[in-house]
Amino acid sequence: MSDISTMPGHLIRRFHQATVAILQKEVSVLGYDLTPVQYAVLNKINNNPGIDQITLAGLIAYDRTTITSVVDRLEQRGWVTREVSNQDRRSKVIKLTTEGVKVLCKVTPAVISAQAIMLQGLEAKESEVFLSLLEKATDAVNELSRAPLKKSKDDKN
Amino acid sequence: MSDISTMPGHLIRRFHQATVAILQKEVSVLGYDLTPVQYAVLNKINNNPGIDQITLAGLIAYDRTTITSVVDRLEQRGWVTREVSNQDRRSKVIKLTTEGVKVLCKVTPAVISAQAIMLQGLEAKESEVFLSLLEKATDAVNELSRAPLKKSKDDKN
DNA sequence: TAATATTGATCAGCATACTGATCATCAGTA
DNA sequence: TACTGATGATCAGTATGCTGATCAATATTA
Repeated sequence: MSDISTMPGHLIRRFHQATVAILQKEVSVLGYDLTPVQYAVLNKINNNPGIDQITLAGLIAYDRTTITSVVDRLEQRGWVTREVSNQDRRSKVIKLTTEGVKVLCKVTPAVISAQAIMLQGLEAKESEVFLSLLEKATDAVNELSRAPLKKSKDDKN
Repeated sequence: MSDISTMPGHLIRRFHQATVAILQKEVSVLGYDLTPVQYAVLNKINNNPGIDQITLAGLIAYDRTTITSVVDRLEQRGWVTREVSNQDRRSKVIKLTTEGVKVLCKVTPAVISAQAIMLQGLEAKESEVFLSLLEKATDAVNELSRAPLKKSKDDKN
């Protein structure tokens, strides 16, 4: 019979689930409580100050409505500011606060070390191959995602 | 500066996000509305009729409380039944209804074809390598997950 | 046996993710 | 300029996924 346990999709989900837990744990060791998407948002705003929410969502491949609520909470925490753009009064410009920059800097080393832990089961050479294939596979299904990655020339990374 | 876009964790999330969308779409083409976890639950119950919820959660590597609410909804839809066990009055025995079995059979081909779509960017040989490394990496971080996979000798797959 | 620890299930509460809708604003065109 | 369509943002509603707690029933052990 068909067994869920052997299906690629199930494996991907399990791995993803573990990577989330790993990141949260590494960050919490430093005394912070930050979800992956929250870090992604802080990281991308820092590299693209004054970006609007929709463009931000595209750059990190998240759903628009998700990012709206994530930014809500980051604003409540005092880590980002959000104000109507002068150029386009529909859009809202997001910037990190001083506190937001501080949190980002403090937390980034933990996020980086978490990446290594995620791949702890693979040899260096294997990690290389795995990441290369993962990227290839991901790019190939990008447009099938609910929130495709939208690269921008303006993205400062 | 550190860029979220290049981090393994971010790639994994993007790929996972796409695989979920792919599965949902393939299933919806058949006229069904089924989430990945709902399919996983139906699949595993079918292969292990009379299983209790906690054991089920372990076999598919999901959080206990998540499975409780998932089973809630499947019960509301009339696809599973849940009753107190005779052996252990704490635990509840889950079984598929006739309708539940029917849905599972109808939907399984779509789930299987979705797996191929997920890997459409890779050659056959690459898929093999990728899945092998993915499994190795996943197993290595299993215990770091919030909901580690708990294999069972009784699991009929 | 009585006390203790463990376990299956659930609940409250929170943060993603998503669908589909609405609203205000802007851009392009007749 | 008035109209039309596209876009940024938000909202209502639903389903995961998680933390931490509680409760009842079972297992273990003193």
